[in-house]
Amino acid sequence: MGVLKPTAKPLYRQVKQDLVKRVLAGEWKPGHILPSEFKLADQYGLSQGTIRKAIEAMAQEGLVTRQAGKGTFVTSHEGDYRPFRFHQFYSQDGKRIATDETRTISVRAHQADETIAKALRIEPDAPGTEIVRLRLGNGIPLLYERIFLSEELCPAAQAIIENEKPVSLYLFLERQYNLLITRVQEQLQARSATFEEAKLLDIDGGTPVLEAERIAHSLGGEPVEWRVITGPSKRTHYRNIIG
Amino acid sequence: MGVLKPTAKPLYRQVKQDLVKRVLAGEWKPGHILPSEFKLADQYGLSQGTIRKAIEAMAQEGLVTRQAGKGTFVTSHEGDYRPFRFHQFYSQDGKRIATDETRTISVRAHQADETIAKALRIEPDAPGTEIVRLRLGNGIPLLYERIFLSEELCPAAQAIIENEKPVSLYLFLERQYNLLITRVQEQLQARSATFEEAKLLDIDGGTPVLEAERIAHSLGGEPVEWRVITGPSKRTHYRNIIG
DNA sequence: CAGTGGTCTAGACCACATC
DNA sequence: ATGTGGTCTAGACCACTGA
Repeated sequence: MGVLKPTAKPLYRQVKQDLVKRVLAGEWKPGHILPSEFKLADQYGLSQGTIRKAIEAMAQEGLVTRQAGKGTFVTSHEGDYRPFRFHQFYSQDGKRIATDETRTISVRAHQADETIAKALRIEPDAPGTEIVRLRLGNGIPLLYERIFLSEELCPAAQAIIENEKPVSLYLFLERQYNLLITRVQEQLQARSATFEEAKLLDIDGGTPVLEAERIAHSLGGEPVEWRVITGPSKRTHYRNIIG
Repeated sequence: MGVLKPTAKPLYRQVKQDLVKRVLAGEWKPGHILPSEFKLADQYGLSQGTIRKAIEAMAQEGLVTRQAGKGTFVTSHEGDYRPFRFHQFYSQDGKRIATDETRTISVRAHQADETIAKALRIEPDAPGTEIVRLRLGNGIPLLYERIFLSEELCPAAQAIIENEKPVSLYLFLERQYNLLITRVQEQLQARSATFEEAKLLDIDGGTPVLEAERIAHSLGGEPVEWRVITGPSKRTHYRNIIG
């Protein structure tokens, strides 16, 4: 069906690229099932093994999830699918910081500053929505989050968020804008708490905090969300495994 | 050759497991070539495709490196193979902190404290070697490192390190003890600089620093090295990509 | 029961390395 | 010229799912 160049690059990569494009176009929405390997093999005029390699590569990257006996599904933040995939912050007792205890401080229209504009590849002063919230554990504030979403990619986010108060932001982006977050990039540093952070986190001004500046990318590789997360020393830490 | 249970678990996983064991046993040392897929297929009495899947899984985990037309090689820190695999620290200008500018402060016999003992699964007060060193960039101290190696896994490390002054510690572990580091686990937090750190990093006492506590594991999954890395705020940061 | 993904085989051609 | 890994095909059997 799709015209594939015979010698350009491996067929399974071309198939993978095309399937990703079709997922992005919304042909199969998150949580929905893809055609079987044999049906896709018919569509592309290739053998089932080649299709399998393409799908396995997508599964590897987390774009789809495979279940023997059932089928291949577009990954969704819906349901219980890897809810903590991007959460590397832990409270000092070694538990992952849960998302259920969240207190939203403010949701307001805001313009991108230079840092945000560069991160999201938009114009400085471009309009958007800023969300400030706290993550708590047993009533104690553990993390301070400041989030920016551009008006261009997430129109009317402010109104919708204020209205619906979504629990999971990434689930909200997926449902509302068909933006599936598949990759986040974080840059961490230590610094002293700002006045606002100190007040909200109930710590002394100047206390060392761990700051993570995050850029979240959608399935298409587009930067969608800018976020800064700060956690006070002695109450939170960050874990990472390499290799 | 090797007796494989027919219905236990996928053959390619059994083959992978056995090949890993053989690499660990030193049958092929880091940097050396493995037999070709066809030769291994003969050895195991399986088809080349099954061997390929086993080797691809190992390559995925970084245990071996494949080169078309040449062969499959046991991963080594030797040569130019991914030298910065475990280095997530960057200087503030966005450059990765190089390993070439290193100043060793001290190498001495030391006993494991409770933290180290727990991390390396050894007895408290077990003997070992402690290394303290600085990473510099253009002469400016960027990172402070304190490293512990147990005497059990790395006998006589102190004498050898003082004598040979190895550039790369992981390369040293590989050459001296056949311990190939393939996985590191880091736990980050912000805190104030200690007196010693402040002095060596040339910062004011109490300045916020980013601390990474690292446990490095060998190919066999054994914890080998305990290390704490600290970098001063504004001079260094840490990068991480998830997904 | 039929359909799915998971595994395994056996063969083929290619581009690239080495000699 | 030969051997290597990289790709692709076509067929097979299995375990699991769901109607």
